[in-house]
Amino acid sequence: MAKARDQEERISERNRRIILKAGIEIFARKGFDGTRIAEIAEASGLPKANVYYYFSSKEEIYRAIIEHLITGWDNALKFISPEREPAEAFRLYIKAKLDYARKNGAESRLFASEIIQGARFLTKKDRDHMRRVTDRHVTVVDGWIASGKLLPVDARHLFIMLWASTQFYAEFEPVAADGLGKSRLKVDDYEAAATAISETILRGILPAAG
Amino acid sequence: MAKARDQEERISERNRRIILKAGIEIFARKGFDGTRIAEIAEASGLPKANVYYYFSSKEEIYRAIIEHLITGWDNALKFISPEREPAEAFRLYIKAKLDYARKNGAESRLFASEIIQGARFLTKKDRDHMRRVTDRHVTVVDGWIASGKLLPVDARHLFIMLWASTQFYAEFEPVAADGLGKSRLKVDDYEAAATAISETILRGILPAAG
DNA sequence: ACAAAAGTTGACCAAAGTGTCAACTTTACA
DNA sequence: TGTAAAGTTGACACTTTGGTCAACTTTTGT
Repeated sequence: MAKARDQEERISERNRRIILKAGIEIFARKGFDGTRIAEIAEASGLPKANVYYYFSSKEEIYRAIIEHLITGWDNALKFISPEREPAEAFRLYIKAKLDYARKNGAESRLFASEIIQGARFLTKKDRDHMRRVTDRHVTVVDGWIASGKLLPVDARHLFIMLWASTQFYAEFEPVAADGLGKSRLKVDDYEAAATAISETILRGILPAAG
Repeated sequence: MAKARDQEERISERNRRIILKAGIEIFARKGFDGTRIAEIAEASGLPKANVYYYFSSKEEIYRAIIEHLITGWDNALKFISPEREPAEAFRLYIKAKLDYARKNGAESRLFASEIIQGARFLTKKDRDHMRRVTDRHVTVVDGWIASGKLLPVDARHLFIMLWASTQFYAEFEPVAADGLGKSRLKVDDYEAAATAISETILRGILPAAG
């Protein structure tokens, strides 16, 4: 029965997962200070005191969520690789970023709010990691520029353009929906976004006849 | 002395202005729920109870700030005009957006936070206004496309790209600074951003030899 | 079957924060 | 100069919220 037990999620793992999932939704909507532990408890189907059995404080729940988001922060960057042609690399990157934004709206908004308000829960280690990852991929892009595969463009500003354009749809959904004349964004809105962003930015950075 | 009095700002106007200015800085950093009236009072140099003399509630201060921000929301769009050539229009637009972002960082972050958390303080009227203004400028861009002055691009997604790319620097300053390998963004970072965004996006949307 | 460990929970407490108010001071006006 | 209006403010009331705890129940392991 030990094997069955190992396969079944333990009570503590299940409850921690439920609490974090509820926390993501509510912190995304209401921010750290606007969120009540009682709300997280209610959404988790647990008594409030029980939440404190699994997490020592509200801040610990929030930090656990932030660390979880950081681990996946650079997933899409794997496409920016010297083994690929830049056109394909950027298309895949833009698509992956938009897919993440569409599928993880609450996470996107939570992380965005955290940054906008000063990134007070990001540690120096987090930021150093993000900086190193960025530097590594800037180097790949600079290599493409040096070999003539890309027009001369500031790679750092290019990445900012790409991050901003792709994250906007999930983060600023009310304005994105209004801007697109829609009440709510759907899969084809994200696909149209991938097309518009890819075509516009790729034409802007690839040599002619690219 | 009536004339002198008219010229001098009345006590109530001065205090309301000071309270709103303090409110912008603190709401931007801490969000609506994370901000304490006592903090706004202290930053204003007024006793807390006095803040309630001028504004009936914390929410009234916040709403007044949001309405103020809405009135200037579309200032930069004036450059998107049929009287201009698209290349010039977009360059001016991008520059104006970046200038606003650089000079009004706190306002940008406050407004961004508001949208990300669901735009709960924006009224239907506000959103209808923003939608109408956007529609009008989408029509101008569609006209340029129809006349061959622009490549076929979805104007709505193009505006989203432009908004996202230009606002990012002020809104996500910690990540923008890290991405640029800087500790803090300066005027020349914004100028480099204007160059990168203009060159990349304009090459992406203007017919060849543009 | 029993004991230990893990999990649950209603009630509670201390601190924080919004907002109020009566009494006062300052300004404006006739 | 005197009065009315505007502005100021320390103390307070009330509500909310993060977090605690003792006592209980359930699960796990021997």
